[in-house]
Amino acid sequence: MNRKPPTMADIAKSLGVSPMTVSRAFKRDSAVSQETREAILLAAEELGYVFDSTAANLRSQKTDFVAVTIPSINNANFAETVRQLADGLSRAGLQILLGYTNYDIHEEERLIEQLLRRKPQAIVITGGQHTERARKLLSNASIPVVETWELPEKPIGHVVGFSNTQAIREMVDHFVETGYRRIAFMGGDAANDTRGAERRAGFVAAMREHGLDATRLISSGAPPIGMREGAKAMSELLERFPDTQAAICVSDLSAFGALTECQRRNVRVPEDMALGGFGNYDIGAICVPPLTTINAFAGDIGARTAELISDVLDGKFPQGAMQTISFNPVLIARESSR
Amino acid sequence: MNRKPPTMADIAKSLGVSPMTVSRAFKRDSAVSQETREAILLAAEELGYVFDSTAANLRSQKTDFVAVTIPSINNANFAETVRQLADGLSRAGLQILLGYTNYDIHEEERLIEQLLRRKPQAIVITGGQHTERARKLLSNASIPVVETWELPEKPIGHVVGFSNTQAIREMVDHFVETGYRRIAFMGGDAANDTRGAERRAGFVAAMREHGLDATRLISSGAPPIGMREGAKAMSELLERFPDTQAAICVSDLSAFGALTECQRRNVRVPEDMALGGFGNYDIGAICVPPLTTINAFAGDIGARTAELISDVLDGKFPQGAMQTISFNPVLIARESSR
DNA sequence: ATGAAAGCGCTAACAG
DNA sequence: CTGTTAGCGCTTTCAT
Repeated sequence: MNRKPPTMADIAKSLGVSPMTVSRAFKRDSAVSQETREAILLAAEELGYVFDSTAANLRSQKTDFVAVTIPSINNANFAETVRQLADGLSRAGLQILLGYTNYDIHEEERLIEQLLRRKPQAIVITGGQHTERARKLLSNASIPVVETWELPEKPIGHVVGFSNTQAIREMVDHFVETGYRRIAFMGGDAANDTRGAERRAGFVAAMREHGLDATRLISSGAPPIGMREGAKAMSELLERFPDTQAAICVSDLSAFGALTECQRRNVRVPEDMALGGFGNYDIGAICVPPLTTINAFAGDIGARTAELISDVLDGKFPQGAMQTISFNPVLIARESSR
Repeated sequence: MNRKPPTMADIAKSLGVSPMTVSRAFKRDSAVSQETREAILLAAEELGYVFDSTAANLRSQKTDFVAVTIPSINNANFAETVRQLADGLSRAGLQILLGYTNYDIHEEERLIEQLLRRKPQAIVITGGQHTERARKLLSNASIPVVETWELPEKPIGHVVGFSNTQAIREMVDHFVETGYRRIAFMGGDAANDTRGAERRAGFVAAMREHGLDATRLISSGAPPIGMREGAKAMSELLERFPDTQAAICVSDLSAFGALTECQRRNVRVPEDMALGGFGNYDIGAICVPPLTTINAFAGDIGARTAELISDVLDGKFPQGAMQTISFNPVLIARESSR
């Protein structure tokens, strides 16, 4: 009954051609006469033939995989990066092999090792903090490596990111210009949330430059930091620093959570408490009042990374010429801050 | 310089053992003496050896892939299903190969074909509506097929889902019991959003059973339906049917969007307008007021699917015995409805 | 516990 | 435009 699935050889036999011709018929541009190709594709469909990538991958010593690691799949920002990345790469005939690290660099190391076994053509990783062994694995892999969402000090290969520190500076500047002085920062306290930690560091540095008190820091614990953590942080902020005028949150999600806590306590936003978020999530644009935030270009990071990988694989850059593409985060001022 | 990457044969040569012994050393339980194994693993690390799955996959005629298709990666519900599925499968040594269909069954067909070329051990697809050719491809693949998130009338293989129709019935019953009569439904009008369409159909059927008017239907267009679409729908609802008492939305996201529109127009929720959502998203639990919703067990669908696949691959069911796992959606009554 | 031989299904390389 | 040969790096199978 359940015979072995047909191979190219079976198709070849049924039509009296060589397997090589069948192979060529499945490639786009290769030299096969139109009628032979059509006959082959028809026979394939009739036999229920399914092309075997595993064999093609082994023989040609290349796959059409691009490995991608993200901290969490449940995050609208990373999801948008992945979506655009997948769309861009599919145009180059490349498919994403996705894994998530759960914000843990040891998990990331395991994941990278596992992904490299699949022989991807390139690997995209989120962030710039990795274990030594992970760095070594990536360096030895002799495929393009792209670090994203940050600007690492010692990049492994290519970079498509932005400065999280600089982004928060812009927001602090905006808040100070708007007239706020007693400003808090919520989140970014977990060492494994490197982007959050940089945002917090950016806050502290910027506040000091303005000669302002940078000690109104509320902890949100380990990532992922969602709406609940934002609400909890606002709760703590109002108790510990009741005279705070504005709170900058590590992301729009926590800012929205903070907003709901204000609504529950009848704290008016922005009159009693101004809010700033990060990431330009949908929710920040639609909630009432809408959130002042930073557009970090999540989608563009994915799109540009896809372009970069296509170009590198096409040999458009000299061997070893690592590219760094840096976005300038843009402040989006909305009604949550005056 | 850039020598060819080392193979098992290289490791074998460097230690004076056979490649077969090296191969065995990389398997867990196989019969290799402790010291030989350690020597091999050490040599591998020193040589910078990376196991080549493509070769192993071809020779053993099996991969450790499970193919998964979801409509969109930017959806917290599907993301949660995928997360739990990935976690469960990784315990069985299986990795997810993810693709998204963008709510298009032709795109789904292309995707399924592409995924099957990778020779996955099983395939999980969202929904029960597929092209004829997709159904054929799946049937011919002779691997376990699991349809999720619905209860298809003619399943292709296994099913892990729930009745979208029944779920909305529960909500209509609740709203009617609470005293609402002039109830609207927003979304679910796009033919390619089968789950949404079933929810809308469930609304119409349930309303009629209660002898109530089921014509307050607002279109939200093609999926994905997010917060913006919810706000727009509420705007339209208030203009077309200003005396509406309650609106049931196709998801929590659109319900939240609707809520924001009410806030902008000073329509009190639930006093002037009650709201119901779907999916038990984080946002519905934390917004003010929190949303009455349906827990559709997004995470559990993933977890149970992982278990099912592990069991089927372990031969725990007789050949051809298709399993159907059905969840009972549970109403979560919150303050957005009285 | 270890080894030798063979081959998975495709395609690179070369020939015509 | 089409065919022949060989082999990608593993693991199955059988032997010791």
